[in-house]
Amino acid sequence: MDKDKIDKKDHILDVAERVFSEKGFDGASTRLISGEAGVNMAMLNYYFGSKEGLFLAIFQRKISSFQNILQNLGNDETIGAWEKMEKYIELYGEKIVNNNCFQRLLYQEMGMNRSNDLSDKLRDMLLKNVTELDKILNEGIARGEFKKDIDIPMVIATLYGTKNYILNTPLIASALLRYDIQDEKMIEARLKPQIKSFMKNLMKAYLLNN
Amino acid sequence: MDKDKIDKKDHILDVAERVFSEKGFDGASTRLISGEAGVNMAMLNYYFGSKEGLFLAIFQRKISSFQNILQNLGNDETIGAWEKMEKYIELYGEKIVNNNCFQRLLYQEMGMNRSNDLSDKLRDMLLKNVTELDKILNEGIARGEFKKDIDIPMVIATLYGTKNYILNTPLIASALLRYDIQDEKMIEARLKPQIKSFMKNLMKAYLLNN
DNA sequence: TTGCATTAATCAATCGTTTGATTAATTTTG
DNA sequence: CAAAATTAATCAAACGATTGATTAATGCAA
Repeated sequence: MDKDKIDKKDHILDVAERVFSEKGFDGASTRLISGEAGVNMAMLNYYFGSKEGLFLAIFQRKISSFQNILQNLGNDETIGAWEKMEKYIELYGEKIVNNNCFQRLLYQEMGMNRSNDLSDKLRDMLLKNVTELDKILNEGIARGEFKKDIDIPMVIATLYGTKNYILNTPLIASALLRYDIQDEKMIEARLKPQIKSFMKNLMKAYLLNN
Repeated sequence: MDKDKIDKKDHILDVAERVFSEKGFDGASTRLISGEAGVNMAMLNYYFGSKEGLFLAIFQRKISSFQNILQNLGNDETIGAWEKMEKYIELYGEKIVNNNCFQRLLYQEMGMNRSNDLSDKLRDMLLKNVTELDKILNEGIARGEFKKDIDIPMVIATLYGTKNYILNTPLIASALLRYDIQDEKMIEARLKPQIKSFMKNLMKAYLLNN
């Protein structure tokens, strides 16, 4: 069946996404990935051509869904800039748990700035998400909702940096927050609300005229 | 001479620090490191025992200097909490350029949470730096300088997360800030002042009673 | 000469990939 | 429908290349 084939490819991609995010591209051997996925080693090359092709396929699977999520928000004319900001933070807080492995993998790959097609695509992808936030912030200034001397690029760096710091250093973050952020229940019950709440308060204090 | 030997070891460590930070532990082969350092491959094992030993030596060289930099600040009784916070941001902003490669390497290694001695040591090291910041923030609350409902762990995550985001994704950060943050001159002339200034304003807005 | 530093050569292990063969599924043909 | 032909999926085995590490020989200063 075609369905089984897609499911199997999807399963391989799921496993590979996790293993790559845990071990890095070079650290994750094709033997380990195929072993954990329960498929023969040759299947990786059969389906994805090469290890790099597999790596690329992981990202391509997500890129499309990533693209249009935030775009609607930015173009909404009915709500103010601060409301958009709040909704942006909500969306961004939700995605923390959902794409944990992928986020790790994404920024890990961006870290070592290789000069290949993949890195270029990923950078474009991330910059598109960032652009939406940029629009919201500029709109807020233009409307007089936000202070006019805010540092927009740094705000963006803060928003994503804080999230990445917590996700990418789970042991340190767990020690800081005093609960295990690797535990899915804890993420849902405590981490997500805490991040959202904090980031709203932080942005409120920095962006808004008081 | 003993001096030459130490210099050569130091040179190898410098090169290895850079190569590891660029390629990751698994991606950086001993042949590449020794080649870039201009020494025979066997010298790495001769000096450091193994690849992992070399990796460990990079961190051990820095750990000692890391340790006591911030401790004096925290114990200073003559200045207020907000002043300490400002000085902390100054110190933290300065170190951005100095230990660029090392910072990358450090958080890259923390990212893939291996369970070995090295990761434990690194975690302890980072947590010690974090503890000083924690003390300052608690002191600020106790003194009534800071709002009493601030989220201390998240503030710490923001401070380090923002810095790491910029350092670890240089291409994205350069696109955001509209100047090349890989250029040493730009780091000195623009990035460092901008980060310090922004972070002070951000913290002022969030921490202080208005 | 003695002891440390350095080298080229070599080691076993593992890497990503390819192969040829076999099985399962699908399509075509009579 | 049933048999034959074709395609797709899967496998164990092996490939050459590269890995980290070791060896034995050499260089060299004290």
